[in-house]
Amino acid sequence: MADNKLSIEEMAIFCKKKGLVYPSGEIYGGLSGFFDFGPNCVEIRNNIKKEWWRFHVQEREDIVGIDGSIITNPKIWQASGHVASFTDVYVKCRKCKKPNKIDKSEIGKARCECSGEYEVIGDLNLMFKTNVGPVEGSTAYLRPETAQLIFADFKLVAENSRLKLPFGIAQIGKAFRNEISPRDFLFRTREFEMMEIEYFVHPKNINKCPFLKQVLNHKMNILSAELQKKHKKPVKMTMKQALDKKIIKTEWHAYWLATEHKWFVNLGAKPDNFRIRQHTKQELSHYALDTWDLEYNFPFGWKELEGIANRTDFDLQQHIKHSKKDLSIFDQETNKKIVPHVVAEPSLGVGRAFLVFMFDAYNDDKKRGNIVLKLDPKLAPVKAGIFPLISKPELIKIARGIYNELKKTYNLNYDKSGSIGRRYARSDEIGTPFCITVDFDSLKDKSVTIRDRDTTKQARIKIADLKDILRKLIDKEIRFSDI
RNA sequence: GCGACAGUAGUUUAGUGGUAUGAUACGUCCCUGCCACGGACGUGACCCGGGUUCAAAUCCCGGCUGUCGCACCA
Repeated sequence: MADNKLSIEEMAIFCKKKGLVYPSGEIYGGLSGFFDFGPNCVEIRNNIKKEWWRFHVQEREDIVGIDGSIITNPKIWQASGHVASFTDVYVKCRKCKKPNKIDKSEIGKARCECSGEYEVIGDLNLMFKTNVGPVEGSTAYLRPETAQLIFADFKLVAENSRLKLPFGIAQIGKAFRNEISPRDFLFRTREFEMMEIEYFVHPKNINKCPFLKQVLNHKMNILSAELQKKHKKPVKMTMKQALDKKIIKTEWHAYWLATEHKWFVNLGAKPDNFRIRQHTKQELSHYALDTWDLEYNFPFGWKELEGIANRTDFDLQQHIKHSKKDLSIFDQETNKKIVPHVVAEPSLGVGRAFLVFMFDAYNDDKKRGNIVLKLDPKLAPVKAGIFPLISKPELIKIARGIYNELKKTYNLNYDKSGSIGRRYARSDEIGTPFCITVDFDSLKDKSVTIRDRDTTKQARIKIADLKDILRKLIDKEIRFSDI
């Protein structure tokens, strides 16, 4: 584990200082498990969502998106099993201290296997309840996950989009869980936003992934259930090796685990801060055949970013049973109606992704004397700072001209106050990748300097070329040293 | 949710039963000729409620929020 890593608390303080994240409603003391996001954070989060959508939906032919509602027909949560657990309470034996869960109606009657009495600790159900319409009693719930809306809308989407198996349905949206004890800043919150895909496959092809080639040479740190049993460390290997050795059992799991890892790494996360870990038999959900988590090396330990479960046809079958609707789709090849299997459901919290990119971007540059947030330009909240070297009208005029032109395309920061060094430092701290400075030579040669955040190196470029060069730098078509 | 500890400007910090020190940040101006220079002025805080007291940010009680440990995370 990295020793010099910022603690999660220090990250929370940094985010507060930079106006990124505040406790929600802080003037009233905040509310545990809820956060508000400030100006630069909303830019970063929007960028994360945009890049996620581009990678998982826009650039693919096999995945389409929906946006389900947060409050929906409560029967959905009955079918999914979420409501049933609403009547569960969490209890602890007064005698042997062993925890258990029992139904509310059993309070006072049920006893522990050691014959001890139970002490009620609290409700186990984590759904937020509300009323629809003004009448009390019309109970509805704030969705505790986004997945069920995809299952409920599955057939409509499949038919309207003329999708053929295998295909996926993606969604980005908020979900709510009344966690007993929110902890670790944005890691566990009561309101959170998820980016999720349910990927559907023909039951006959659950081990046939047409995209497998893309990931065969991709290397990952792998911690199988077997290795955990033997208390061994993760092993780094390619997906091909993992499949050949039957460590990862299905092609789809290998494909999605590697693909999700690649998404993070492509956006600047450090590859070795990730590993994949297989659920042990004990922690496997009743509906899942096999589950692998993509984990990240947080300062408070290796923690789950995405759980990628093979949920089989469990959810669709549940909705077929409860809604009494036929949710099967017609398969041309076999001329039969089938209920597809969900072999993988990459499901990632925006807040957790935000933390990953922040931790991997955060650099305390002792030489410079300030923090340098090395965010990928695509994620950076501000793409460039535009500065007149000093506050003189002739320089301001040129700088404002550049700013007004470029801000049609990019989020920029114009700043004329303080020393140039201070403005560079401020830009470094919120991750602005490039700074453009207008100096007295600009009056004569129609050029400006452009400064690179990561190296502090500068290059002189024509104002006329600025837009094109900035675009190429942000899109990584060229490197700064190529200018 | 239970237990321990804590809560002073955005951040950080001094301090006391008589409303508060400094740093940093931020703003305006001066200075500026490429990496948080310097100067002047300014903005800005005792978590909330109740009690004790002539007087509470300070003592006591409760709450909220946070950190750590336990539990929980279907």
